[in-house]
Amino acid sequence: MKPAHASKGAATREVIVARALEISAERGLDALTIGMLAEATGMSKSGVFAHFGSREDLQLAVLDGAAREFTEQVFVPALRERRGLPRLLAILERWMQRTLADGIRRACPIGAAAVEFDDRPGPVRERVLGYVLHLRREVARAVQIAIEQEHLQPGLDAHQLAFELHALMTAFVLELKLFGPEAAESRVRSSLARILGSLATPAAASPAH
Amino acid sequence: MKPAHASKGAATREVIVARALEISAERGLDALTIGMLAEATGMSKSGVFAHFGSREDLQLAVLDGAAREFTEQVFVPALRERRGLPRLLAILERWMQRTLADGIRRACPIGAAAVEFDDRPGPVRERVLGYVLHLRREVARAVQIAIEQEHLQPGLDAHQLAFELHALMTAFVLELKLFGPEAAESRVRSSLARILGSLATPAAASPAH
DNA sequence: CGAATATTAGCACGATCGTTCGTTTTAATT
DNA sequence: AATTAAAACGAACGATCGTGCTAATATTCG
Repeated sequence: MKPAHASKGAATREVIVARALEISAERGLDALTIGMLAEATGMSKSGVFAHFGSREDLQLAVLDGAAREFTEQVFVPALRERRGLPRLLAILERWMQRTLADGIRRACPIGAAAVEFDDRPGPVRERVLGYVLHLRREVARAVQIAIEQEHLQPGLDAHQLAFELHALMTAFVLELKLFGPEAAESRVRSSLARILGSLATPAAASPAH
Repeated sequence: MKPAHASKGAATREVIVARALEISAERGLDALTIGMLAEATGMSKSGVFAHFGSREDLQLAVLDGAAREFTEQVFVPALRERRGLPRLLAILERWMQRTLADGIRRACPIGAAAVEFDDRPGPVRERVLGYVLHLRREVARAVQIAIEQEHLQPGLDAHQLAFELHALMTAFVLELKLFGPEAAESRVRSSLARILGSLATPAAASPAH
């Protein structure tokens, strides 16, 4: 029954989504238009459109792709680090490097979409908020593990610290545009050192390399 | 030379800008279209358009209005507080209340515009970044005064703390959409208490009312 | 009050948007 | 190689955008 011969279609769809990710990372999710996407891939407008039943489905596909990319580039590699503070630091470090990558551009599309769609009800908004929530929970989980490993102080509220770290990484994007990469990186590292330094247990020596 | 009889024109222009402020606060600066602005004010599209030579000039006028409103609602009243930590706390408190006002909506249009236009060169982007920079400097100045008044620790980097406070208030907006006003306010107050509490001089008793 | 001028409406333009539809080309199956 | 299904194209649609241009209306000044 399943016509297992759906090869070419899925392949070009991946190409389209990949290109769409680059565009929406630079210019935002609703600046991403089907026309420019067609031109960027060398296809016709209707050819691109056919792969997604609607513009909204395209936006959802881009969000899914962005979340997958973020997980692969940040969370998965961090899993190779030791449980606790090292893993948490690895997450933050890779998050920062990802934001820095490719010059000034390449902000997190999901973070940008969260601002763009926060007042526009619909499936896009809900999926964006869902992914932001997921990200927050993952960070909180890493913090919780660091507490259990006695790398961070026992009484600590994991979600509160996750909130502050998330705020810091979000502010990093704006700081990049305002003051450039060096100043922004320096600011974030200072804050990170102060926050985590004041919350670490005396046992955990954390020389933020 | 100056035909000092420009009364009606300036008046309706103010009305238009005021209405434009509400719309762009809810939906963003480039969702603000001349057509919807005409409908919202009961005028014709070209009637609205005539007051601004171009859409770009309209956007600049909205930015100026937003900055003026923010100054009037946050900085000016805070000047009535005593120099130092009380004034800094007043700024943050009024900033928070302003963000909370009018239900969930009414995010700072400038903060939203900073994300929308950060990759689009032009006069709008430059003015947005200018206002963000101004805001940051004002906060840093308040911090500096608090240091000089010996309310905050002497060695402190005023701009670094201003960065963290700005990050916190920016994160507050997203937290509002994600978790609602009560949770968001609680999160921000916790962070504020921890940050300022750890940086205050022992002399300054700061019961965050 | 009448004349001058500032303000608004009405209409049309080119461009671009998402979307639909029929056709043609390309790929997979028999 | 012939048949069938998937994939891409090309043209057109209605809508909406910003922006001119001209005529009608308010408002102000002499």
